[in-house]
Amino acid sequence: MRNDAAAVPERRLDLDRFLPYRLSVLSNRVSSAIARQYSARFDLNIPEWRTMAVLGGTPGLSAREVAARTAMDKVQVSRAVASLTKKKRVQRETDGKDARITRLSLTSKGRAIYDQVAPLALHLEEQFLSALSPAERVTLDQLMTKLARQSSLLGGG
Amino acid sequence: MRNDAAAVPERRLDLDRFLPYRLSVLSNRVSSAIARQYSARFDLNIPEWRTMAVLGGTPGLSAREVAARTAMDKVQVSRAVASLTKKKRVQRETDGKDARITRLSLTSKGRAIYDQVAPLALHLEEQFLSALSPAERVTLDQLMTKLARQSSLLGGG
DNA sequence: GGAAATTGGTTTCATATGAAACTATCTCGC
DNA sequence: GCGAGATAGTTTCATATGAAACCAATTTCC
Repeated sequence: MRNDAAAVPERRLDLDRFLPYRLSVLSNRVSSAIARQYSARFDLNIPEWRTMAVLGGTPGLSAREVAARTAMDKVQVSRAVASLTKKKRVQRETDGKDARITRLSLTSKGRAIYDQVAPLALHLEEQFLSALSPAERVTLDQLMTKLARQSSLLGGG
Repeated sequence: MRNDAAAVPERRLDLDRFLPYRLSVLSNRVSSAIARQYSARFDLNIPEWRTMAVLGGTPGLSAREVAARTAMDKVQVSRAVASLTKKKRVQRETDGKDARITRLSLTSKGRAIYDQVAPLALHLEEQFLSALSPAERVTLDQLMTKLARQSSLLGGG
């Protein structure tokens, strides 16, 4: 095979076909549709909600652990926790063994909100996914897992 | 069938399984990996690059049309165009028929940058997609199309 | 023709964001 | 022990962002 230009099919850049762009648009649409549901109603922004979401499932995490699980940076977590603490939705307790670490958990007030928002979020996710058959959902899950692994390989984020 | 709690399988909220969250993390990783490649090297932020990308493919668009095609809002486009104009990468020309509209296009300097960044972006996309087989790519395309349609139906963004 | 409403685009202002500097605590090597 | 890094978390500062107000040109409707 001759090594000329025709050997590599030149693909034109078309945003509508460009995966990073499509991902970004889809992600923003989904996130903002969901945020719109809970932000005003429950006075929650996205970092706050993510923090509550992980603490709802796993109380006693440190801020660093929350950051790791939510893919937020430590500044975002710090601010979310500060705000949630002020609103009495999250409580902090210094770790017994390491005074640098604060253990975080939902207060009963925070838990009450979590118990309202979590089903709402799941319901909205379900609405999005209703466009897909059960088999397609499984496939989507697999593809996203592969892409996520690839993206961390390539050092994104 | 009795209409009791067991009828609806209660799904717990687990961020790692929650589609909006996964989409957001994946999208951020991909976008920032790509942005890292061109931002410093070509002095371009994401809105600027998106603007150049559509103008490279379709010169003569108005700012409003750029906004529509890139899913950015008009403020973002206005700022990107202002910055790109100052750097002599984009030129503006008032529309002959409607003096509110400015027609935008890449300058030769802008074109030269576009011709470098576009292949780079496609190459990086290819690296992400290399995790998928050709058949999987087609499937991903179809699933994303369905989800995008669903998300606009549900009024996200 | 001209007032009212609409549209394209910019500016303002208040908030969100993240990199880097900082504080406090802990661990390691000696 | 104790000094030199590491680590958890906060604050600072400079920039990015978007809603709403704004300006200018155009279209609509009477």
